[in-house]
Amino acid sequence: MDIFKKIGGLSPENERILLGSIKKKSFPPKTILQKKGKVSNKIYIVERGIVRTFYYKEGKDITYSIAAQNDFTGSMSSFFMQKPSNKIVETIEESVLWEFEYNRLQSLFEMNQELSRAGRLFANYGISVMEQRFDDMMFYSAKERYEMLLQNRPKVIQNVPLGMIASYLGITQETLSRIRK
Amino acid sequence: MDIFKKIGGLSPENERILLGSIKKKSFPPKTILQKKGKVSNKIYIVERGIVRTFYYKEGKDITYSIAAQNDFTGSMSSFFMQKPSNKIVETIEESVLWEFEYNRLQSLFEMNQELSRAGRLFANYGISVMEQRFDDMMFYSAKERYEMLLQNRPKVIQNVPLGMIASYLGITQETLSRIRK
DNA sequence: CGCCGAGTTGAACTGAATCAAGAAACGTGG
DNA sequence: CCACGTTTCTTGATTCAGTTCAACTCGGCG
Repeated sequence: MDIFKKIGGLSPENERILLGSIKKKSFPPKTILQKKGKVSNKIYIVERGIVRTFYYKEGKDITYSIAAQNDFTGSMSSFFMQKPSNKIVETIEESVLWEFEYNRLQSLFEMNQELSRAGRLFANYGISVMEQRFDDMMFYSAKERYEMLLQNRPKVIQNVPLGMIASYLGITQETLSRIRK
Repeated sequence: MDIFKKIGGLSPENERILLGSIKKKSFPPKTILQKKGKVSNKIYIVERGIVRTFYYKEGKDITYSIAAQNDFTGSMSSFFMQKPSNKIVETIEESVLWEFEYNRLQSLFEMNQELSRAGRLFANYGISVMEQRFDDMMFYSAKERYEMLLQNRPKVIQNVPLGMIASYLGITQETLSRIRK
């Protein structure tokens, strides 16, 4: 899987071990992968489909993240810190995901030093991704961020309802509708 | 140091090793700790003083983070990913910082499995902190976030110029001035 | 004493939210 | 395969929060 390249490369042997301990699963649309208030014990890589993470604010739902092919998803901080999630994770369309299970991953880390190291590098990479996201949020207008989305992730634009994208960008659906003409 | 409690505890022996390989340093006000465009090879914990991280946008500077006692600071993603920083890090007042040097930290991680593990847990914690920050940004208004700052970090409010706090909250200095009466 | 940086205040302006209505697309069951 | 209902998207009118710009206050300090 391409994704492991990002985190600095595993030996073929350890890549095999890691791949052997994650599961590929298929989910129908609107499957809840993570409930609010529950501790997450799974995170995912998207092979196919789209997964959205969101929370409710004053009745409306606000999109926190949208994951498509090769993206990681799930309630990361709930998973890593084993604390209750404040977000809901749900498939938007029929999706095929690689599932990482918490206890299994932990025992890999305890047993295997190279995998533990990869876990550290992966988390570092995660920090960098989040910081980038934060920077984008502060630096660019909603319009610019919409154009970046259009540029970099056309599949998301095409397959996710406008309102969900709008709240992801931090604007209303009406404003996004106006932006795009 | 309290901070290590957060990351799940080291053995006394390893805590000693870690403490032995970081340096306590004092910096005058307005010292640049990190330049824009340079790869960061140091991160810090604040023992005393205040350190601000910011970038320039259309001539104005925008505060990205404000670190006071016991906070981590520095250009995290530049440090962890060893890529150029898009931000500047600067002391606001005279500050005493614990300095972590990149190569030194890496060799600790390579040599010592428990420290490498702590590094992984720390990065997980970092992801959680960033996610929380992002949640706050999406969930609360500037006014509410100002009140949280006032509640949780009065020292920052008292010692940092209003304009820097305003850009941290994502509003102008004038608006913040109005909020606070 | 007068300057300078920091903070406050006022007035006009602007971009986005809200409210409301209607059009288009979608899918589900008859 | 059509008809109906639901969801999604668009458009318009109004309102409102926050920005901008400009002037002014305040306190410290050479």
